Amino acid sequence: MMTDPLIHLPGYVLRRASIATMKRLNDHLGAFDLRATEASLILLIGSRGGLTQSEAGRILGIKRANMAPLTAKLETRGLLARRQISGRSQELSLTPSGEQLLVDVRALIAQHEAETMARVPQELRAFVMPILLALWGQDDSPA
Amino acid sequence: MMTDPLIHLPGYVLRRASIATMKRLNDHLGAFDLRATEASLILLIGSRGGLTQSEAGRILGIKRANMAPLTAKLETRGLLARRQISGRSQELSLTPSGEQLLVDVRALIAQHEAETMARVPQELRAFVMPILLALWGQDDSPA
DNA sequence: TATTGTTATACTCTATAACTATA
DNA sequence: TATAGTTATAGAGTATAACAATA
Repeated sequence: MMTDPLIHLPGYVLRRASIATMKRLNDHLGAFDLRATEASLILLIGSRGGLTQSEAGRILGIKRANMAPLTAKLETRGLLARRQISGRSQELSLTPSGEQLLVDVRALIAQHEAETMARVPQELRAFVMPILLALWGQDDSPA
Repeated sequence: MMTDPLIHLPGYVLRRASIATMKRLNDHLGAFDLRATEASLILLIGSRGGLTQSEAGRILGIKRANMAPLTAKLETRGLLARRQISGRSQELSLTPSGEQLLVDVRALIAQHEAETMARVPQELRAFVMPILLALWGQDDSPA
């Protein structure tokens, strides 16, 4: 067996944990032909209908320039609607078919999050969110 | 202030934490014109001289096809040497200049890991590694 | 002047397929 | 047959720059 000498580095293990978890999530989301990024936008609009495209980008850490093709793709698929609310801003909302998908995505995510938490020994679970939020910090403005 | 409704999802916060931490690391590594992936390979060879290219890939979760350009680039920069040890395997080692860089990279990583840990409240630090290792799991064979 | 949205573009990392050569 | 290395290629995701239009 090949042991990994980098395994004592928290940043490295954090990255490996994130990659492995994302891989599992994307596998699950494949059933809806969705990527994790797309699902996160659908979840966001689902609980914050009427926000602006750039607001959504700021919250999710996605730049303006990358939000454009993302929303365009979901709009083409009939999941998302864009409505001009001022000369330069547009409001995002889910279409009826987007709302329908939202129900399934929420169930899938709940399942995935439960599986993720289940990997952690029960006596450590209470510390997962505080630790991850601390590691996140709040200094990553997507500018 | 825009609160993020996805903030209660551990998988989402894990991803954001990893992205933020990697961004900080890559900023630091920029001083050596290195990416995190390249630094991880240098660290690996530094503590496991003489392993094979495909062994390194298996440990770091990088596929054979992606290891080739990675080692080629570091070899071109004079940091890494490849030596044929059998007809089909090649052993990786650091050149003298690679060994020299290793010292700096190790110091930089130590600094970065300390900063990362410092973000976590002191009373939770003991749980960081057990939790991250559990979230990682061991089911991500790079094929 | 600052913000919003868009396009174009480039880079990193990852993924598969196909090929050669070797064990 | 399975493994090692390589090449080509494609797809995400992210980054900057530049532009038009608007607040």
